[in-house]
Parts: sequence; C-alpha cells; structure tokens
Amino acid sequence: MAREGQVATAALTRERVAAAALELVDREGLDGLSMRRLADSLGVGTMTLYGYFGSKRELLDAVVDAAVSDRAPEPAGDDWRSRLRALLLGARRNLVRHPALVEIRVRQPVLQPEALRFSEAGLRVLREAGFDRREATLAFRLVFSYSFGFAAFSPAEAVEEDRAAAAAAIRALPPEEYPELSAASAEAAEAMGGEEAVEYGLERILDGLESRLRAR
Amino acid sequence: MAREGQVATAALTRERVAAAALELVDREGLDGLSMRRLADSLGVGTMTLYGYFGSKRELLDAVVDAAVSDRAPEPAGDDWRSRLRALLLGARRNLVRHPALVEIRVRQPVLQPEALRFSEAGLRVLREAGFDRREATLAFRLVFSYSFGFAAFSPAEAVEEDRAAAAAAIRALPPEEYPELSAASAEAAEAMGGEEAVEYGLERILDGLESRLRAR
DNA sequence: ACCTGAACACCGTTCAAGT
DNA sequence: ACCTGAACACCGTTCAAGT
Repeated sequence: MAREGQVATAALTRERVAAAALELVDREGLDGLSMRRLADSLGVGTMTLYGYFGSKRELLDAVVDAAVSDRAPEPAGDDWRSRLRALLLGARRNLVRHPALVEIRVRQPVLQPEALRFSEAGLRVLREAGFDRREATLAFRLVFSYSFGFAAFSPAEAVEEDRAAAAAAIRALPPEEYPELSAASAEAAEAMGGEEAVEYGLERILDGLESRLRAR
Repeated sequence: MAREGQVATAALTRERVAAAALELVDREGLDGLSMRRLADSLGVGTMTLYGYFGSKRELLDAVVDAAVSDRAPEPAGDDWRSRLRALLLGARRNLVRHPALVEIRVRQPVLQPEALRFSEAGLRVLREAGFDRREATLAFRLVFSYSFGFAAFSPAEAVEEDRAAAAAAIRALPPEEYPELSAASAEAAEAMGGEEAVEYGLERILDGLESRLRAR
C-alpha cells in the first residue's frame, strides 16, 4: 500500500533494489557495486538493503535475474538451426549489454528460474531437432559454453584500450618464436569484429551438430 | 648470490612469490589470496611484496604464468585433429588443476608471453590444417572460447555441493513450465562427467571445422 | 516492527619512518 | 638502498541501539 506523492522515496522492493544494482554495475562494472554505494544511490542506510537481501550473493542473483528478464521472446516456427542461432545470438546481445553478467556467473553458478529459461529453451530446440535427451544435454553444454566463453574470454573484444594493449603485447613478442601470432596481428589490423567472429564459430558448431543428426 | 644455509628465509624472487600465490589460490580459491595473507605465508611484511610486484594485478599475471608454464609439451606428428584435440585437452587439464585461472582471466585479459604460447600453438595447427590466416584466427577463437567457457561455466561441474544445489534448483522448478530441464534432471542422475561432456563438444567443433576444410 | 549507525574483521596501496 | 609499520580509504556483515 505505497503512499503516493512520496516521489523521492518511493517504497523499496527487491526488484527496485536489483534494478538499481544492475544500473550501477552496467555503468561502473562489478567492482563498482558495493552494498554501501548501492545504498547511497538509493538514499538509504547500508543496512537497509539487508532487509531485502540476506547477502550480497543473493543480491547478485537478483541482478542476473533482472538482466535476463529484459530478453526478447524466443522466435518460433523456423528450422532448428535458425531457432538455436536466434536463441544464442539473443543471449549474446544480453551479455554484451550487461558485461558484468559473465563475471557474476563465473563467481557463482546461477540457478534462478528466470536464467534457467534459457537452458529450457535450448534443450527444447535440440530435442525437436532430433537429439535424444542425453545428447541434447551434451549439445546444449557445447553451445552454452561457447556463447558464454566467447563473451567472457574472447580476446580483443571489450574496450578499445584493451584491444590496443593486446596488439602491443603481440608486437612485443619475438617473431621467430611466435610466427603465427606476429603474422596474425598484422592481419587483425583489418579489425575483426566480435559479431563476425562469434557467428563464424556458431555456424561451425551448428554444422557439427547437424552432421551428427544426419549420421543417425 | 643467495647465501646458503638460510633455509627458513631463502631469498625471495618474483617466481617464488608467484609460486606461493598459486599454491594459496589452488588451496583456498581466488578470494583467499590477499597481499596480507600471501606475505604472512612467506614470513615477510605485506609491503615487501610490492618490491617484487607493482600491484596485485601484476602478481595475478605472474600467477597465470606460473600455472601455465607447468604444461606438458605439445605433441607433434599426428594429424591436425589429434594435435588440436591434445592441445585443448591439455589446456583443460591445466584449468581443472588450477580453477582460479579462469576467474583471473575473466577479470583481466592475460597477455603474458607464456600464456600466448597456447594461442601460437593453436594457430600453427590450424594453419597447417589448411586454413588461411584469417580463418585460422576465427577458428582459434572458437576452440579457445569453448575450452575456457566450458571450464568457467559448465554447470554441475566443480564440487559435489554445487552439483547438489543445481539438482535441487531444477527439482524445484514447475515441470509444466520447464519440461525439458525437469526430464533431463532425472537423466543427469547417471552422472555425466565433465570429461565426457567436454570431449563430445570438442568433437562436434572439430567436425564443423573439418567440413569447412573439405568445402574448399 | 522496522531501520540503521557503530563496530569488527577484513581489503589494496600510499607514505614516511626505520635500518 | 632496502624493508615495512602505520595509516587511508575502502569492503561485507554483525550487533545493538534507536524509532
């Protein structure tokens, strides 16, 4: 029963706190999120947050949920390749928009219902494609690991500054010991975007899965 | 010119500090590594460490180097599939032995020469397999993202405790909304090991890459 | 009953004082 | 010149006191 007119201090809820935390994390990175700073940004005392979340870990779970739930609905109708592709590229867009998500998920496995919808959708597509339950699970772990791994580790992604550092590190290598990297670095000048690279790998994976289906 | 006989306080070096940090991190996780605790374990004052490393970040780079340099030499001779497989499974063994590595690499891109040997080796195999430089780079990003992503994110890996938590979370889902996950969870009772799962995915990726080569 | 300041046990790093 | 304790500006969370 929130009182209206109290604009400045609209009643807090778990959702409102999580949304503020997500915004903070998007703006300043995971390290920028502390219970103190979050409480400040909401105009409450630090310990007030513990009325909504038992611990920072629990808050981070809610941040993942908040980030995940603004996803577009999965497209239906097309063949399994298109649907799996759309699902994975949709997840990728989310990870790119909220870069702290991968960092949170490395530190703590996320098992919130909202986040598991992604697994459910992926498994369904693979089952409908013709994989049995066991192999669908294996195949899902493959595409999941790839998508999240690319977002988390793909070099020369992220900020311009990081890309420059990577290029400098490679230029500093002795070319006779690192011939391929040294040569590739020149090549990389023609800026290989993350999108092109992630889609190349995804198509190879889909090819590999498709040939498994044909072999049945 | 280290004095002999001073066993208890053998002269510190960057390598010795990094080795102690790796041991600490293996034993207690990345959160267990603080400059204070590391200094204590070495019997020196905290600030002494800053004589060897300019910052904790720099120390973590050295930890990655220390963990990476105990890798087995890459096998030569066989066909490209076997060599790439051996390289990736070798990297995986390293990531499993030192679970903090992925966490470090998510927080800070690693560009140490020792760590880049892995990229160099991977690119070489792909080039020899017949990919041009541009596509070899794309293919390497695929296998790299998958290997590291699997180590970092593959659910139900890690500790027994985590696996139990995952199983419980899935059992708690409403089966009518999550039919595939609910059914798969029963299946998962026949404990799907990380090794089997990682190799399944790797073979699909290798299949996908091989069919690209054949299409040329 | 709800909210929260003070306090505790930690951090990484700067700075200045010790030898 | 080298080493390092004290201090600063932070953490997450407990506990007890405020309303």
